Amino acid sequence: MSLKIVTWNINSVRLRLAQVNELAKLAKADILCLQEIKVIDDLFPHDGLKELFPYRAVKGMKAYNGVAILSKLPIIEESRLQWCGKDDARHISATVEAGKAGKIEVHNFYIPAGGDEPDPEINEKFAHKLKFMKEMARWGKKTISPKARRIMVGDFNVAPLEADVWSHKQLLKIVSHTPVETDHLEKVRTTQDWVDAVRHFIPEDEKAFSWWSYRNRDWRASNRGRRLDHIWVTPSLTEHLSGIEILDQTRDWTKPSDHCPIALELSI
DNA sequence: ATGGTCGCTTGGCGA
Repeated sequence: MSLKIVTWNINSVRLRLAQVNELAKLAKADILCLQEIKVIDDLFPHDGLKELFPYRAVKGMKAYNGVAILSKLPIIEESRLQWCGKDDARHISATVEAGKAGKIEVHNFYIPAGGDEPDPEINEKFAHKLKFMKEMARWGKKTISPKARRIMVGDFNVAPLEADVWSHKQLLKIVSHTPVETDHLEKVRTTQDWVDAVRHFIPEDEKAFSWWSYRNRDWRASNRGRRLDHIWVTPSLTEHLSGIEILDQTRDWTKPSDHCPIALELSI
């Protein structure tokens, strides 16, 4: 069977509810992971989503952050982990039952953006971001299991490779692409030998972006993008990877999110 | 070097 998993930083699920359904059909998503839903659990728009996604796991908060996993496949287990001692809705996981293929564990993260100044001594937000990734690496080591079939997605707010930003040189001191951040993210990746699904299909030296600032008037013309959104899979799933799609056409929709979705197809 | 735009919420924060 084919399984399609999509990640998208939606920047308000209530404002873009119609776009979720549009995207779900466009990408033929079986599982859709959202970040920055910006809503408390009680106000999450279940009614507008339940037809396409009968199973939903939500972790929201007021005004900021918030993550959700929408699924056509039954969710048989959920978890919501706290990071850096904060209850700030940056993680949710769901174990789905994928027919004969068995269980797959999906983790959806919204890593802190980190503010503007890339110095943890003077910028608490940047310190928080680094600490968050350190905790992720510890979590990875602690929960590793060679046979586990696990997928990790989300807005990691880090563009790790040179071709993940529009200008490597100009962004080396810009939060999201500094060496200390890319080192931290690489440590998270190696804890479970995660495979970067986008770079599994797209050569490492080919530019690939998932985010363009709202401040660029013509995002496509200037193309000052970054690849902040990621889909990683455990090595046990590598042989099942069958396709990747960066759905940047959504950036041209009316009232777009500043992030575009990424869709991974697996044959399992 | 600076400012540019969003969303949530209603003054200002976070991205």
